[in-house]
Amino acid sequence: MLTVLDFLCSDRYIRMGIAERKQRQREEMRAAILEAAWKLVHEEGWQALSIRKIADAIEYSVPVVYDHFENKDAIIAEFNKKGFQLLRKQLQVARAQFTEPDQQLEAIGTGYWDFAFAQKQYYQLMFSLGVPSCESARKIPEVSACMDVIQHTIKQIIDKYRNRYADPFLKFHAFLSMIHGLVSINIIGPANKDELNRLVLKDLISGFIKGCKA
Amino acid sequence: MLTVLDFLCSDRYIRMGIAERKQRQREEMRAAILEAAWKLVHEEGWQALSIRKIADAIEYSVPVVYDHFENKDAIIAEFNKKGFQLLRKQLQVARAQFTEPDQQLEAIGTGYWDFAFAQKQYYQLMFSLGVPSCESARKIPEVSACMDVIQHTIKQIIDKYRNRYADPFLKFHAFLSMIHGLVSINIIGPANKDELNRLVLKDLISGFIKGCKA
DNA sequence: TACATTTGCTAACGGTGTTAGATTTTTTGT
DNA sequence: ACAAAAAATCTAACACCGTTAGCAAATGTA
Repeated sequence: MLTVLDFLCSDRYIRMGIAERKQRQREEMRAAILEAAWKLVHEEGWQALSIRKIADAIEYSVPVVYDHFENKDAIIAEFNKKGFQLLRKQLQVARAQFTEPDQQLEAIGTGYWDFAFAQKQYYQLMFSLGVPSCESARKIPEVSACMDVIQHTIKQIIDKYRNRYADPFLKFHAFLSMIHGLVSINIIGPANKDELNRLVLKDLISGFIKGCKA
Repeated sequence: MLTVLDFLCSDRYIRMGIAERKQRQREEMRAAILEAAWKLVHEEGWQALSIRKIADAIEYSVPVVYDHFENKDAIIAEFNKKGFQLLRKQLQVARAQFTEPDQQLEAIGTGYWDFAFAQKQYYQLMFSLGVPSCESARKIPEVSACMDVIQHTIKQIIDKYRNRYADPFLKFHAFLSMIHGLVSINIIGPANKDELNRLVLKDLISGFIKGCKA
């Protein structure tokens, strides 16, 4: 007759506990690496991020970092994913404020703008290397999911106004270009021109929505 | 009585010749450095450019490069300047095809687009770090002169249609954002979607011009 | 306790930008 | 023509970087 107590005393259970602790410790180490990396990026920028500094920060030797990430790019990719998750969340919140797709798109535009400046480090990473509308980037689920929020809203506008000549994908492309361009031109240097550029943003978005209608 | 021959035989003249040759050699070396650097960038991309490889290519030791350029950034800045000179030329040629500012701006837009893809290496450099509408970049005369071509044309459109509510600088900003955004989203990866994106470009520009009118 | 496994470290390889100091070449003044 | 001054050039180093092979120590298993 096997009781629960028997099981709890068994080697098998003890080994499970060890395995679980090890698993937990692995995850903690991974988290510590990411945390240290993020701190470095926040303090000194992406360009200053190095494996050696991460190792220093977590008080372990360099190869330990390589036990948790294949290479430096893998660490960066992790932040890339996280960045798109955050952006997606913000865009969805913005979108949910309204029911009409026109208003939703405007909210998405300003949400995107706000994210770019509130999370400069993330944005720089997300849009510096590859820009997320090309095929290669779309293979990353987090990127795709985020972009779908925008693309879907644009499609709704086009459908709403029954504009048969507007191609949803091309319009999506154009929208992303507009906003990204505006952000990328303003994200360097002090953000004191914020007020002026919000005007440009509104102007561009309203112009874009007009273009979707007719 | 001093003759020309006397002067040609004088120490002073000989020394002048030496100084001139040295000057010429300096310039040749500088040119060789830039040429070698450009070849490297063209073959392996900006990320692969290194002082050591340049030194190898010109068959001199590393510090020689530092005799002609303060550091690596100075070399890159040189290409930045040259890039904006080239872009300016191309935009001016495009502009000169028409007399009406509307048409001129459209030509500028496609000229900009063509430049970005024909001179990928230059464009990547010019718009990767700082984007040229912020103050710091505008301090470089070549950048400023190039942007002025665009800014001036937009101002002409606004003047032409007597639109008192359109701010020329903001519109310029918006235009640059649009075009740069569209380019930056397409410049990575194979350029097979060229046809589609020319449509987006035309669409964005015509929408923009409309926005300048009313 | 003896063995096996996991974990972490040292030390290296080849690369980068940059520079101090020695060396060789060229120019100058006698 | 020859020694001194100046210019050009190189060697070798410093302090970083990403990455990895191989060894030592801690830990788990029997």
